[in-house]
Amino acid sequence: MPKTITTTKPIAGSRAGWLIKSEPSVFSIEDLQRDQRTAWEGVRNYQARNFMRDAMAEGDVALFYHSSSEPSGVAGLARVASRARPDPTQFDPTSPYFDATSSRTEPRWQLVEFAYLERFANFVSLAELKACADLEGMAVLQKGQRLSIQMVSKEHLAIVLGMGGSTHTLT
DNA sequence: GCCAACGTTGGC
DNA sequence: GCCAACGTTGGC
Repeated sequence: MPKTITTTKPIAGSRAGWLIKSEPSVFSIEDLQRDQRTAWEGVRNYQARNFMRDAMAEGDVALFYHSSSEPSGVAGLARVASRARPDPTQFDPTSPYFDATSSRTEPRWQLVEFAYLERFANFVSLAELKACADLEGMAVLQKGQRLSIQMVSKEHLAIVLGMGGSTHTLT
């Protein structure tokens, strides 16, 4: 029997989940499988931060996308495992994510934790995503789209789970 | 390695 | 408030 995911209520009738990008040379789905859980450090984009802070809910699922990779594509599935909280790396002068303009009293950057759900049986390449007519409009397929955290509609999520041979199904 | 697209910064 | 310059992302 497939495991079942209950997603939280959609925002504006469209959100069912997320897509999170990571360069696998930095942190891959295999790394998440090994660690089981990770703090998503280093997001330094306001829109992505706002998604984490305002719209993500614990239990939401996220497609784990390998970017700048050969091939790039969706490698697996993760789950939002915490609420948003200040990203400690913004205060760490030795971190590549250090932000001297952020203060501890008014932290600028947030993170959430993600938990491992699965590595897809079938890696879904960007080329396959592009070739799927039913995924038209998906954010990751838009030209010039660089946002590292994106909303994914329930319809698109279900299609990608199918393409990946996911053991999870949406309710 | 190239470069288009994008977000941010800062001069004015 | 405008916009040129810059740094970064990420596909190719």
